[in-house]
Amino acid sequence: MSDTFTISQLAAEFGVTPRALRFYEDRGLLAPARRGQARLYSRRDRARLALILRGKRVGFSLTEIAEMLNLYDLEDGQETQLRTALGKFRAQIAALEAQRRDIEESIAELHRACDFIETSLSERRERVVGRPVIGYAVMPTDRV
Amino acid sequence: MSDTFTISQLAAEFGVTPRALRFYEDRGLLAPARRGQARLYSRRDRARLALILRGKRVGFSLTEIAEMLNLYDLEDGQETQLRTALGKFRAQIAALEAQRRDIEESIAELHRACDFIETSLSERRERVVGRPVIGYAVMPTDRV
DNA sequence: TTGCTCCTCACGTCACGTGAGGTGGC
DNA sequence: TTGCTCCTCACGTCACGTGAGGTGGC
Repeated sequence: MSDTFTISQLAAEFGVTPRALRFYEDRGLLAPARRGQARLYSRRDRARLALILRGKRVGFSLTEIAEMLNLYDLEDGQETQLRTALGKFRAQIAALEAQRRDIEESIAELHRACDFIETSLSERRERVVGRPVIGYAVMPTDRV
Repeated sequence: MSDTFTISQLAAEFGVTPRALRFYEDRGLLAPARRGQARLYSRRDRARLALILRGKRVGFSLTEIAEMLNLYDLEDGQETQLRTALGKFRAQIAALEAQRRDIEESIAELHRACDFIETSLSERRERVVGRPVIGYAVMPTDRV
């Protein structure tokens, strides 16, 4: 169990690309040591990366994640930090629930569209075989 | 009820910016007539815009919407077009349902994090007033 | 010397937002 | 002439992907 990691080791372990790690560094979320030009990640960098990816999974932007990581770095008034995090998490839950409602509306709209198309298709078939459309249940028929 | 619209009229009616309409044109989704430099939108353009926005609402990319609009433009073999649309709609429903599952997992993860923070906060309070932590239910106390 | 991994630009993606700077017609 | 709306670039946003071209160390 080594104490330092190369960029590709960490990337592979967390299932992301090295480019992503460089990008997080560019955005100030990571600051690995260097050996010459090459990046050398510590266990602490690794732990931060895990937090970054958890934050992303639950829908926070990198900017929001950076703020929270910096809060943790202060390591003082824990209570305030915990309360701040709690507030952000609850707000994010509300945002995700709103997103879920939008998605559910989209699903419903698509279901209605599918129903409409299916009805149109069966009505076309009815007409093809010369039967009236209204008042008849849709029955499977031969392909037109 | 006029038969042509300016870019800002249409944008206002559909609650988007003129920039968005220019962007849709750039991507080949709209092709309004011109009076000099200015764009003149017809009722047909307006109907296409409505379809574009419906497509966006249910999560299709502009590229996918463009494909479907071009299908409709062909106006021949209706049956094939309907079947194609039906397939895309069903695939989109599946994609949205997957997205919804991801969101639900994120919400669950955030709820667990909130619970953890709340427990930490109340444990801190317990310690402050000198009581043991384990085995006690969390009770509201005075602010620390 | 050959590979291998690493590096730094820097452009591309997606759907626009946002100025900058300019024009036509009432 | 003053406003108003319209126009065309073109850069910025977000989180990277994807080359291009080059370097260090085994």
